[in-house]
Amino acid sequence: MSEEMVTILDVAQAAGVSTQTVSRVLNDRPDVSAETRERVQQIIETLGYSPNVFARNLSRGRSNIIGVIGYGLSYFGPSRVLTGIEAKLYELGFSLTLNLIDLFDPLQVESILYDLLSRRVEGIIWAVPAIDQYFDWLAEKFSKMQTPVIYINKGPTDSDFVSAMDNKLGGRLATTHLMEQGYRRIGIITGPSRWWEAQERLAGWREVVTEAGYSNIDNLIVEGDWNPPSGDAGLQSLVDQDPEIDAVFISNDQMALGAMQASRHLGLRIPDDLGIVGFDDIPEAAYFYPPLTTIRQDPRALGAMAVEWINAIVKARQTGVDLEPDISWSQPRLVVRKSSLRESGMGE
Amino acid sequence: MSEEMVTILDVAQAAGVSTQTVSRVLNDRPDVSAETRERVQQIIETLGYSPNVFARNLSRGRSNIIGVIGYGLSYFGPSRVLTGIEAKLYELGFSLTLNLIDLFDPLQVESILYDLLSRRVEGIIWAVPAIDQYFDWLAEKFSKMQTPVIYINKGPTDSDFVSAMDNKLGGRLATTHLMEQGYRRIGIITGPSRWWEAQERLAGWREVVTEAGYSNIDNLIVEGDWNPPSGDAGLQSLVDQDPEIDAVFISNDQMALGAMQASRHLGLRIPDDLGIVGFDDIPEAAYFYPPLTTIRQDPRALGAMAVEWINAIVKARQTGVDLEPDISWSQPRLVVRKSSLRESGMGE
DNA sequence: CTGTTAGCGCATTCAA
DNA sequence: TTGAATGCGCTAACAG
Repeated sequence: MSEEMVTILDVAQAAGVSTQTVSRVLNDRPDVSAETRERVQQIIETLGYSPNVFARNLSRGRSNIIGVIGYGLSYFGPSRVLTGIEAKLYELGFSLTLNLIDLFDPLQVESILYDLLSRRVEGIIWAVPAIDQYFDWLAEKFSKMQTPVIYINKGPTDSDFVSAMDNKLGGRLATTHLMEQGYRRIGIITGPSRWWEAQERLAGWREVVTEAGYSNIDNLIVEGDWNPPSGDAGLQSLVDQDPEIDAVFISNDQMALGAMQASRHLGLRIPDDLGIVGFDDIPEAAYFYPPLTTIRQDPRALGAMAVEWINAIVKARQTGVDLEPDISWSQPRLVVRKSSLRESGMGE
Repeated sequence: MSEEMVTILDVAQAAGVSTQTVSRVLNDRPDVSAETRERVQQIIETLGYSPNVFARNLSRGRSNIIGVIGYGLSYFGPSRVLTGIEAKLYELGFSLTLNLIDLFDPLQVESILYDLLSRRVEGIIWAVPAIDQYFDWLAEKFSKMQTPVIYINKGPTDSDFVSAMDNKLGGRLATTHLMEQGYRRIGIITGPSRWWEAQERLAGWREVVTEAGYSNIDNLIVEGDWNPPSGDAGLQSLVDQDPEIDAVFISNDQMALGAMQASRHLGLRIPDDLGIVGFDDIPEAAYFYPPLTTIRQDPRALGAMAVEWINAIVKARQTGVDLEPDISWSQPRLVVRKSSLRESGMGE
């Protein structure tokens, strides 16, 4: 801050009133005469006065800040979620401090949490993909902080506030669609098994193929790492493991892209020899060769919902009320393109 | 903040020292006996004390915050830039307030700037793609604020601090490569003409084809909007305008993807009938069909560099020094894949 | 090495 | 409708 910031006192003196009155004008309070208000506003304008947020927060005892802990922005979902979060926070008048982590590094997380505590954030949004085993640790930290937290995309518990995409439903939609298209042996390339989202998508697939009476299910499963090369390698393993395979549900579009390349190597025509459904509906998916059938998420809405919720929690707290933990689900939907339409040929 | 936050006074009393001493311990100052320090730290621990950032900032007269104004995170470049910014800010101990805008809406920007001013940010990073005509307006706002600003990816001036990718060089690299591969009539699908980055990439292409003695250059140019459909449409127009075309430099990978689809429609084989070079090297590019030759940027490094610079500016200011505005360029490089290798066939 | 005094800029009592 | 006094939690400047 530059040394000569104009303060509320400067304004007050210039206007010939007390700092009190200026404060009232600043906070749009009714008990100021129109005339005085006008004059003060003029002075504020000409002096270029801008209220010091720190002083205000200190005095008010509130920060008006929400802390967001996010995961690298390289992935489609997380980056869109953040967009939704930012927009909604702005709309509600909160400001946002952002911290990004790429792995779950307890030391780093601890230091970030310490920071957020010092900053007296009114709420925390945990927008990091859920990987098992660290939530107990986290929950303990959060409970010490006494700061409300909302998690994005993790499984429900009875003590957490969660805003999540129904990934299992997505897995069901994809698999069911392939069955309806007449595919008879549907495999899956899942994401890393430690990821909750991968687990759920897998669970959706598993339900459907089990209901269909599949046997030897394990042969139909291969694990990838979300990136194209693992989709490439994954499809090859899958075909090795079970040569009968005629369709694959792939847990994200990037791996599906890799699998498409593998299928060209293997001489498998899509969708005739092999049906493919991805997950995410990234902007490129419609332009894959062939265009990719996939499950569309709305991560922005997910982010926005999380913000609305934390806002509700914070507001309730101010009146001494504690809301009940719950999970709110967001629904994905199927987007059908060529890669899974057996009736048609390869042409566009 | 919950009502019963423990303060520095609580700690002082519990430790039987003055608040001053506690403050010294907090700030790692040498003039405290090891013994006292130890004791105070114990108390801090057991009481779960966490210093109030607002009080500290108010008293210190500094905020330790950098404001980042970014552009939607959907695009490859901007989202990676932000990642780089966040990481470096964290490393340097700054905290980050983030504001995202999607269009240049003066009212919104004005309100964001007002907010940043109130928050007494020590510097601003303007990470919004440069579109002509708004910089004068911005510069005026910033100069009133007296807050140092660094722009990412805009053209140089002699009054701005800029950290930019050398897009023109990228355009040259792409076009030169196509020439070296023996392509004789190289068109371009550019980004929106108002974008600085699009202009520069176009300029690079233009230089090379001009040096090569091309005529009727205008027929070789089509403008897209960065998205796949415009690449699709763009290639079709290009072939209409100049049937001799045997290669295209496309200003980003997403449009290149669209153009690949168009070339299949048109029966043009890549790279035999048509060479293609994109820009960005998104993760999917290596898995396009065929794999895409492209220009690789390092947006994270760009973001990190911007942060280091603003840090230097801020630090210099504290000692009363004003650094000289300048631009620092970051170099892109060519990544060669199948889509531009005339010697090879379509196979992988 | 430690404590005292003062003030950062604002909002919240309470009086007038 | 307005003003005076007080405190938010911390650090800086000085003294001891």
